Amino acid sequence: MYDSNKNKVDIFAVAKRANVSISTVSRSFNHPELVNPATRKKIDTAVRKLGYIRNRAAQTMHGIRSGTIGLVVPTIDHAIFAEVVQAFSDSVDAHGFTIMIASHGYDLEREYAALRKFLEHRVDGLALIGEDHSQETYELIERQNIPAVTMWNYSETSRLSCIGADNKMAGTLAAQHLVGLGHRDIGLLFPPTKDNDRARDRRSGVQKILVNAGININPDWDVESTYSIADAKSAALHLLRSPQRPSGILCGNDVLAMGVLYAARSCNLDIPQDLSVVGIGDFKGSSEVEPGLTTVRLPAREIGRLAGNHLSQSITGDLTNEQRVGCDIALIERGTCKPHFGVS
Amino acid sequence: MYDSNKNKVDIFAVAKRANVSISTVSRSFNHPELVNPATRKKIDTAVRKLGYIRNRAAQTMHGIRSGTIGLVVPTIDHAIFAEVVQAFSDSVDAHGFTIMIASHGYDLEREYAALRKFLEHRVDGLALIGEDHSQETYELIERQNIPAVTMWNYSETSRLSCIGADNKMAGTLAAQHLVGLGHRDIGLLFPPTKDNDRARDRRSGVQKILVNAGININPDWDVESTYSIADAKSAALHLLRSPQRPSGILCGNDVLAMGVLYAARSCNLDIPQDLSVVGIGDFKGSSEVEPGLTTVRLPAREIGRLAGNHLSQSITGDLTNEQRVGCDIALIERGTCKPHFGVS
DNA sequence: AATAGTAATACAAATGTTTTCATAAAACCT
DNA sequence: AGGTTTTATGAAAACATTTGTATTACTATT
Repeated sequence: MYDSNKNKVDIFAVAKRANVSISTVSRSFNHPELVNPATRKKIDTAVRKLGYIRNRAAQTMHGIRSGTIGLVVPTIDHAIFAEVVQAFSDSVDAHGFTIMIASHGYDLEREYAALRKFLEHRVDGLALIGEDHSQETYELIERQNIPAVTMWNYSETSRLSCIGADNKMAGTLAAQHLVGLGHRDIGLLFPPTKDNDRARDRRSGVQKILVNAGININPDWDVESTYSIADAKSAALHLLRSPQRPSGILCGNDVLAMGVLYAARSCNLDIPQDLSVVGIGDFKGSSEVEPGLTTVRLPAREIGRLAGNHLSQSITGDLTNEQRVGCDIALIERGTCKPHFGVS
Repeated sequence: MYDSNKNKVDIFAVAKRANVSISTVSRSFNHPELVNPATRKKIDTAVRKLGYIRNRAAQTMHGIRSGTIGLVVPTIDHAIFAEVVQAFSDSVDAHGFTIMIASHGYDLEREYAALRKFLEHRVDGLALIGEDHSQETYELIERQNIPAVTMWNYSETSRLSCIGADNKMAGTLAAQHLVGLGHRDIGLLFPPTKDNDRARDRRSGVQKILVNAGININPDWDVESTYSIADAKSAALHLLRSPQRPSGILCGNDVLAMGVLYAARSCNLDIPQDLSVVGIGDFKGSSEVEPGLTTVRLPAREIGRLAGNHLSQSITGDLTNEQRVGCDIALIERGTCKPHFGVS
């Protein structure tokens, strides 16, 4: 047992052990070139022996950066954000920052609460997903003097710096593909669009194309599912078992599309022979599933990486102006769609 | 533009605006029962008007807890840990803690570095995955006076508190199932076991059963793959295309098993008719894939939740002794295995 | 009416650092 | 050898809080 009282290892303990003043110890960390190599060595050994670890809380009080970045995502659980989060994390890590993370489960009140907590910890920067945030949240962020960035969605008119893809365009590309192949009996499997601008944008992109093509959607074929394979599969099963079924389904993202693929298999429908499916996202596994999922690729890793870089540089002052970066997206044709020139 | 100089909103600003001393303001936060309701109200309005946010860094310097927990995982990217992390996060969040997260990509040096950073931030507790850590890491943790917990693996002799499953038993169950069904030509698809006790334990559980059953493994059928569907699929393809192939494959986890499933499909092998597959993990999607994956269920959410609770309570002092919790695991029979009574 | 007790607030010290300024010692230059 | 830099170090103030103690103003009790 270490005696927690006596054993208080602070900068004083180090100074004492090395026979120097605390200022010298501090300097030896922050401006090593100003202290005599011999002294530095003494200090180093003292640090080593005592197992001293600097206290960033104390540093932070001098206006020195805390070295932390707050990241709030709807959920960590799914493939959806795991990839962006990983890339973002790697990127800010390379700049020496530590991440504080929280998930809000698509509840914007909880998002606000998480941000407040981060600010109490004096994070140096903030990162969020998408553009749907409460008014309070926006005001809170704008009142602080720290950079913030939103990931995953691109918009010319975003209130904060954003790095992401044009989700409306993603919907457009997906729909164009299916319509271009001759499908007119089209089903939609989308997540709830409340407080989720990405889903809303994608849907509106889809709708635009369908309207243009004079296709209107059978309400029975317009189904909703949360971002879960289980949910999506059961929603899709319901859709596919109905007496009439669409020849193609557009999905709000790849997780939902996987649900459709599995549902189709369990109904003994062949894909793409009996049903065409398009996803959005191109997550891990989408290209490996059989047949490979035709989807609109959103560059998750790139978005995370760019956002991390942008935020880090905004913090260190290497970058001052806010930015809006749109990442390229593209339809990836794989094996889940085929031309359809049906009875109509 | 807010004038960042003048506009410094600290406890003094609040005190001034509310016409009280800073001690009263502080007390109004920390011991509200000691301050006059009327005064409290004045302070509240001042706080609101100024948008004051408490500085936890300054609090932390008084031995007051930082309210943060450090979590290091090998990777956030995969289904593998996303679920544990989410459950852990929800759980400690309910106790009011904020998570600092880092991933090390199976590099134990990076793990050590991440832990050091966390300690500089004076986290109140630490959570890691599994038992494979560098000697330095263990020493670092033990020298601090904060609780630590490892997740995902259970062992009676763990050096730190652990909450997880018996991975050797998981391997045993998986192998027993396949052997029990009469399979003797068995392939293995496992991740590298270096610095990964979970994988190693599972493998050793498998091996024990195989040895007992007098089965020895064709070296060609013993393949390695990282935790990636793409990798796993290509490794499995290689295996399945060889002139002779096993009648069943045991996989280190469900991600690898999914790779096998997809590979089989692409070779036009029917599962379970032509090939039986067993996974370990029971991740999201494992029950939805067609046919449903037979696997050993590890209760990821439960592990995360319990670990979060345990750690939180250890920090708040509601729980003092360290603990070793083994979560139940079980083989879940679904559709990827069938009895095999072959030529031998 | 004097005293004791209590409630509410303020003052000041303490927390672990960094940094400015001052000072001492060493090195350099004629 | 004396003055001037340069180098190395220390003392003390500053950072934004919390908390123990002191102070003030009431209220209750005799």
